[in-house]
Amino acid sequence: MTSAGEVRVLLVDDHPVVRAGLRAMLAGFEGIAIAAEASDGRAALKELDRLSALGEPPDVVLMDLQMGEGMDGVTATAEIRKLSAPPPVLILTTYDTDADILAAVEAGASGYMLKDAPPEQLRQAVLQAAAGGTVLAPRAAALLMDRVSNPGTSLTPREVQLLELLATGLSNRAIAKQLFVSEATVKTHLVHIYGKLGVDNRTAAIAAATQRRIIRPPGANG
Amino acid sequence: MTSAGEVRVLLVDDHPVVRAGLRAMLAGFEGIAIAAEASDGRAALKELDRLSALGEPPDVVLMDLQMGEGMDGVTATAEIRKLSAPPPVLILTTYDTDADILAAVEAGASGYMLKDAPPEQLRQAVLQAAAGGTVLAPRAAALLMDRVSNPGTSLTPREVQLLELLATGLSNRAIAKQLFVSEATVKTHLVHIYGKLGVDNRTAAIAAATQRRIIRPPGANG
DNA sequence: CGGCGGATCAATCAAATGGTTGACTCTGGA
DNA sequence: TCCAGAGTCAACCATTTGATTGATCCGCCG
Repeated sequence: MTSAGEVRVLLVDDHPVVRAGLRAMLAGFEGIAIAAEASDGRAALKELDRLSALGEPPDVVLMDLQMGEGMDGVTATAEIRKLSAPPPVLILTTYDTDADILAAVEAGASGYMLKDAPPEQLRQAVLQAAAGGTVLAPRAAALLMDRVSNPGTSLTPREVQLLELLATGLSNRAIAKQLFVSEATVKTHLVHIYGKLGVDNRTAAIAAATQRRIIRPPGANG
Repeated sequence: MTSAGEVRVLLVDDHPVVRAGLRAMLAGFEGIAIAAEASDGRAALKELDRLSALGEPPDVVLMDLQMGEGMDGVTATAEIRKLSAPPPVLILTTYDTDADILAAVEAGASGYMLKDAPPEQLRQAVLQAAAGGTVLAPRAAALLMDRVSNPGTSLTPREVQLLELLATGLSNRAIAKQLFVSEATVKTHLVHIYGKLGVDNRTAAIAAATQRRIIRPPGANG
């Protein structure tokens, strides 16, 4: 909290509607104020710069992960963390998939909340993050716990690479050619992948991997 | 417009933040008022019932398609259209995939707008829909135009539906069960789909369909 | 050093998928 | 009315994929 007892928030979301909602919601809370808004990561960095120059840096950045255009939330978070005396970044997003959460945490976010959280919970999260605390949505917390307890379940880089080719619609033979290995090798990898993802065919593997954001859906932007 | 010169809107969205945003945004417009809010399709129908009983039905329903729990937007739209003297339903959603657009139009929506639309555009859309007009996002309009001009090239609603199940990783047999048809029928559809998309296997079909935004990548929910 | 896990390959068999042809019904439009 | 297109189903066969087992090579770590 600042000396004035007000937590100043920088909103980053590409949807005008969502920004309006957060603005209305947060402004209605005691002790929280909107410092500025941005519609993508690049703009957020600019705003941060501007506010710092004015000697009024925000106490917390409320950041969406999915951004239609411009710099995405993960990149923006990482960039912000590179600054000197960076403000805590609280992720507020729609999805709670493994890779989203992992990517956010790795980028240096201090919290991960979902947009469907009730207002009061959101308020608490903002205050906690601003105070230097960590705040995680239940799923996010569970995922991180699971990661440290049994790390053997995650895919190897090679397997991820295979999944990416798989998702483009290539056959085993085509994948084998691309990777300069035999078709047998591709099959072996696939079996391992199926086991780790808990599926039993390639389309399900793509679906699962996409869902967990292990891979990016073809033609995805943001 | 009503005799009072006010367009009364029923908001349907499962996210408190989005509802707050729409509320703030619409309430700020001249001639638009919020009649009621609902967090899912079922609740929307109830609200509609209640308002009608009061003799104050809304002039337009602003509906999200993706709803985390409860009745989804497409079903709700279809249900609303079954009522006597149903209000126009304006879809306001995050995605502009063929599948979403087609489903909404088939359900009887009078408009399809995206959440990232600028406020002024949203205002216009609400007024137009309330006045009995049709309002479409650019991509939605283009899709429908394409539909009528060359119906042979584009996928049929049934084929799109199949693609969606395909993308979730289901086998032909599983898809057949879901759709209450035989496996042979599924195969026939798939062959047609492959032909139209210019591919020769299911994973490539998923990739192509995702890329062309015919379907939403698996795992993209509310 | 010894072992473990990742990556590679082979062979085999069962199952699923893909390709083809032909046919029936129904609906909407020329 | 007649036809085109959508949706449905069947039978058949070639190809691909999945499952299993077992093996070699290599780099890293205790």
